[in-house]
Amino acid sequence: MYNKLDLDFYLRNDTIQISKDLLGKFLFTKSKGIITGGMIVETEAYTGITDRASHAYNNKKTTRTKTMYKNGGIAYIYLCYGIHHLFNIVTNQIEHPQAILIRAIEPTKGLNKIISRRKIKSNQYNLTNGPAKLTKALKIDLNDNNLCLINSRIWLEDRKILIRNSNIIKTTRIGIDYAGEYADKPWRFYIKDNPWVSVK
DNA sequence: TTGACGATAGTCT
DNA sequence: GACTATCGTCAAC
Repeated sequence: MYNKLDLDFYLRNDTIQISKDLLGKFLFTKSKGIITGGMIVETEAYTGITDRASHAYNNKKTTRTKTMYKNGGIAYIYLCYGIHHLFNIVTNQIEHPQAILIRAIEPTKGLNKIISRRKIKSNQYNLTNGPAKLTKALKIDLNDNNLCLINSRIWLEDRKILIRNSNIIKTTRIGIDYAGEYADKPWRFYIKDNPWVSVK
């Protein structure tokens, strides 16, 4: 039996560190008895009220962003461009609105189901190499917002895969040009040479 | 109540 | 490389 990540993993206050720790961990969802998922290979940290790229910048609190202010260990999902669902993991403790965007996974479980959801004919690298692609592949949508990652249909596991620090690439986040100097922060992390990482 | 907009992806040129 | 699909959210009216 593999170890499901517990609450303490998410409640830490160093979201940058958690973003790195998430590389090599496994994300799964269950739908109608079918489990799909894979290894996380790319993440982005959104570090709270001082981060101009974050929805919670300047302590902004709305019906959408209130999820981020909750205790860590839950899912923050929102709609992007009216079409795409993006999956984030809330970190830190209550009233510390930080989150990590999962940008890409390497699919390992339920591959046939993933392929059929993505309407792709063969097993290709573009199945889950983007934040909206992986939510479609794992059937994550707005209904999963606020879901607890300890005891719901979405969870993470530690399968004892160690990603060495030297194999973690740190670079700038994607699609946040509006964020001023925060657009230059190296808060995107991915596994070096992994073919499932999203393309710039 | 309205309108502008986005932490993207797929298609077309 | 450019174009656009498409809708929940949010701030302003």
